Amino acid sequence: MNVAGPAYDEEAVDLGEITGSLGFLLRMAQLKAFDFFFRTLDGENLRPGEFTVLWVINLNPGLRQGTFARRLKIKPAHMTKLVARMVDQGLVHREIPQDDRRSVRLSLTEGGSAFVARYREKFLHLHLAERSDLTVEESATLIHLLKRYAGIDGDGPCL
Amino acid sequence: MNVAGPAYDEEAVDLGEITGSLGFLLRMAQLKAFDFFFRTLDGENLRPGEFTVLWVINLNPGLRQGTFARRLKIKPAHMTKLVARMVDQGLVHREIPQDDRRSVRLSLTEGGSAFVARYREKFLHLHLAERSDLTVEESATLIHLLKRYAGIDGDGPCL
DNA sequence: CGCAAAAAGTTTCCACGTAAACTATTTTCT
DNA sequence: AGAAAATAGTTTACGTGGAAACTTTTTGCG
Repeated sequence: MNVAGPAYDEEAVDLGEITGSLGFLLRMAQLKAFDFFFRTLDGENLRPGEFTVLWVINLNPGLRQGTFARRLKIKPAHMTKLVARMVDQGLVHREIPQDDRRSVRLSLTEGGSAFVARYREKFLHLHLAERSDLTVEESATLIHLLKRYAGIDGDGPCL
Repeated sequence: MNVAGPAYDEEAVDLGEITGSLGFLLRMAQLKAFDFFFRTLDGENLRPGEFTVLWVINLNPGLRQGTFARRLKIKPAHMTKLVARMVDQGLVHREIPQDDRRSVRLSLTEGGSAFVARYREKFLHLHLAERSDLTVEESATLIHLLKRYAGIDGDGPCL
């Protein structure tokens, strides 16, 4: 039955020193995280990026589109499309303020707030699943170091 | 002159509990890593993924295309295109073995080997730059935890 | 053997994200 | 005030990566 044994392992691939590359590891890790995301929110038509944007608008209603984009490192062109889609879905409200008609202020519609509220639980639950292979301490360390590396300030409540 | 002060910070954006999400942090971290990559290898026409594939073929010449793809979590469709491009560039050699004409065995051409050798140094140097914000210890911990999380075995020589 | 199923890649089509050029507003400078 | 520069977002055109369907070759089985 070959349990847990790499005995019958097709062909071994040596990765060499590339396993010391943060870039490489981050990519592999991200694929795993995506996996968790889509497995946990199976069936729901929810993309990681979209949810993040809704989440942040919910916490900071009325800020400018570009402010959100910069903070989340989303490129303007992409942000435009993201927002357009969410407006189409009736989740986000766009307002052009009269004192600066170049800008766009974003907030959630009632539907948008409900949407975030509805997924909040699943989203938080996701954090647990995500970390299943690491101990609680290791998870905390990993998250702390990633924040440091990525330059994200607040050491706020992290589950 | 506003040094190091977030005093004149456009508009503060609260990220809330999403900073505890591995998926979110991994995305932010990856963007930073890409940044390092392209800054360090400025001007060179080199993509992270391409280099990784060449690197691994170099270490394991003659394995099947699909074996490489699975190990690096590259989808078959994408792998086909990647390999085609590298063959066009004269870096990779494809061989259809007679004992199984469905499969493709990959190895580097002389040009391919030279290419990897040429970038090896820059690539290793990159590891240092990448970690500039973390101490050596922290870097090691981060890398170790990412390996664990991503399920990458060998704790091989990591720089 | 000969046909069904599996395996390895490839092709086609589509979604996501970006860079570059563009439009519309506001600010700055003389 | 009025031209030049800067700012905010949008549009277009493209490159990367993926899912699904397809081709070819090999394996399993009656």
